[in-house]
Amino acid sequence: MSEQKENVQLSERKKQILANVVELYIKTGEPVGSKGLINAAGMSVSSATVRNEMNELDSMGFLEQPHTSAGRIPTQEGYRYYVDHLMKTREVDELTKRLIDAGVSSAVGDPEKLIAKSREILANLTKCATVSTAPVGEMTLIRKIEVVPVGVYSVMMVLLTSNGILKSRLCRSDTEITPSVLEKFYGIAKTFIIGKPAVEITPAYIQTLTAAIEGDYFTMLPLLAAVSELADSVGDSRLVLGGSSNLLSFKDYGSGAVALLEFLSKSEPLTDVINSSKGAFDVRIGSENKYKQLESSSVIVSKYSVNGDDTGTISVIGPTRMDYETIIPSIKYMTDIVGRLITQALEE
Amino acid sequence: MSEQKENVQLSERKKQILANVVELYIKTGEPVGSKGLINAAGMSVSSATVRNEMNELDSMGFLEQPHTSAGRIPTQEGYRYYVDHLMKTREVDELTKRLIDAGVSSAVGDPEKLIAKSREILANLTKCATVSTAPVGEMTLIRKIEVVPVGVYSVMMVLLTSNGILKSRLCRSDTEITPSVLEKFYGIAKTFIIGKPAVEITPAYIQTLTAAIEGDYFTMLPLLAAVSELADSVGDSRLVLGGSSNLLSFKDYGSGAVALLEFLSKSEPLTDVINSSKGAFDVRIGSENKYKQLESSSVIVSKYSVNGDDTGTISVIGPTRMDYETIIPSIKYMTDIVGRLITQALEE
DNA sequence: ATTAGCACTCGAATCGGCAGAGTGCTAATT
DNA sequence: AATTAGCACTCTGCCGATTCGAGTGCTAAT
Repeated sequence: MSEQKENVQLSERKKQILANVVELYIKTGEPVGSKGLINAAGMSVSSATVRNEMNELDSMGFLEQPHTSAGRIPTQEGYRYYVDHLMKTREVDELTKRLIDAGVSSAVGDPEKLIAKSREILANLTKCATVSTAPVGEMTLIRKIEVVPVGVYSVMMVLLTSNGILKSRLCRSDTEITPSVLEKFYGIAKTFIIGKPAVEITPAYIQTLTAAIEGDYFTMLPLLAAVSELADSVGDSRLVLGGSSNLLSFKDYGSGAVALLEFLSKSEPLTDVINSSKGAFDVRIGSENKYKQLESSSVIVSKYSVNGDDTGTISVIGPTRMDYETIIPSIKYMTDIVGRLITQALEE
Repeated sequence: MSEQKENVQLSERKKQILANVVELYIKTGEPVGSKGLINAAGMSVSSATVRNEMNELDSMGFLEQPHTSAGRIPTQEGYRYYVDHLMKTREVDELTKRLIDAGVSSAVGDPEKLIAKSREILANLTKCATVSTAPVGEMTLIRKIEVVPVGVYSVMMVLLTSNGILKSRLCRSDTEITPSVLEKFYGIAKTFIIGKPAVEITPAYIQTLTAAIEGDYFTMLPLLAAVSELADSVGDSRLVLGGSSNLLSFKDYGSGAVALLEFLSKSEPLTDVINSSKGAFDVRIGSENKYKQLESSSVIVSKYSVNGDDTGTISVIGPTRMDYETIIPSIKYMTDIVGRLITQALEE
């Protein structure tokens, strides 16, 4: 709607004003007026001057007024400029650091628990919703398959990946699962499945196996089908949402909160939201998210790396009016520590 | 506050009126007036008569008025009387039955999936929140322990119970976990742990074991600690909440919905709520639940039995103004089918 | 370039009045 | 004795008018 926001050069004072409007609005939730801005930011110019500047920021597209005679609030572009250029990228707060360290310490050693814990901590810290995904990537390998007999016709199939993720499923066959059946299955698994990337163990791949198997493969089929299902669910990347009820306390959403929670509770679109982030760290503000349900929310996605390769994510979802300046360092610190601890836990 | 509600005998007409008020109020959410009641229920008496009867039901404590000149709404005792004596206990609706059957069919054979699915289906069907617990009881035994090497110092410990519940945890030791360590561990497990009820495998019990172990048990400790932790988490009964965002759509809760969701998101009190239900089927209305956060909600807890002994639960939580008449048959049908399917899946 | 001053706009809160739904009571009816 | 018609009464929700205050944009002076 206005000129190139990216390359535009703002005067020092405009930057200062924009930053202060954003920060004050984040703090109070009320539109910021010229008068209020001056004494909150301790500026030594008159309100008229500020009004002039604000007016220009307005027509540049960084600020807007909810109605003619109200203060200003940041537009989506305003937040964007703030996050990109104005925000102080400070270190994580000492207290926060302590809280995170103490919180994860109870879960060191177990990736799954660790991730759950990190979600919980971050939800409490940010008062937003958090989403975590397990560390699954293209190179996540099937490390081990274990078949635990449960009955004559059924077994518990357990699959362990190179990232310490374990998936299991009860599997029932029409025919008796004898030790020799199991032995044959282990043979097949060892040759064709163990060590392969989980993403490659598709139903189609299982199909090709049946040709390679000598003798009757009917007895193998239920077992192999279970394996492919499990391998597939590894790729599900185990997305979990937490703290969503936090979002209800933000007056920003008004009655739209219901629709938002509804949206977040479905895992397919949420997966898409998380996966469409670029790079190791990504802040997406308002309609930068392609889903209209998120148009007044921001999503911060931060990736953690395990052994430098496979990656999971920890994300924070909240209103565009979220406290970027403290949330961003927190989530960065959290992903860093989670990545390191999981790597360490999986160390040979 | 008024005379003995339990033993009180209501005239046929009073019963009819109470039932109709409850049902109409459940349907519309609006206080029910004498006029509206007559033409909704097709009664052939005048509104004045109905008013007189309502007045008496009012002073008996079954109905109340939100304000002097409004229609009547049921009190908690009104709902109670309705559920106990007036409600038609009809069979589950044919369509619902189909939906449930179709829904669970995709998860037959895997208890965990089945339970998750049942939660989801029931949440959609009832538009309320649902809670499920896994089938864990006093007699849930440790069936098998599997130790999968992950690295030199770490293993994935997998524990399978007699109910098909599988729990796992990464476990890291300070000392090298050699095959001989594992062999020794399996020996201990076989003798002292396998076949025992999960609830008995406490840290204290592990303590007593260390005395029984010959040679250095330091290498065993991390492994045994992991086992006890897993056994303990079996008793956690794996409570999961679903469909909580459904509750937001009920205007009944108004702004209290936030607090309710907050309450439900914490698992300790929720566990308590579920566990304090008596018998195989229990409806608790409003303040019959001891938590004040539930004073305008009803909780329906239904137990399913696996092999007749261990039991898990499926529950529905919603406003006191919920559609008992259709929800109750649905949840009963659901628990019945879930119990049967799990029993079948675990059959020898 | 900055600022003081002023007219103007718009939302939020307050208030009275009005319409409607529903009640309880009384007196008439069956 | 039970039912009903009729009526006065009460309370809520809604509409419109009014006021109040915060904040703006513009103009003219510094």
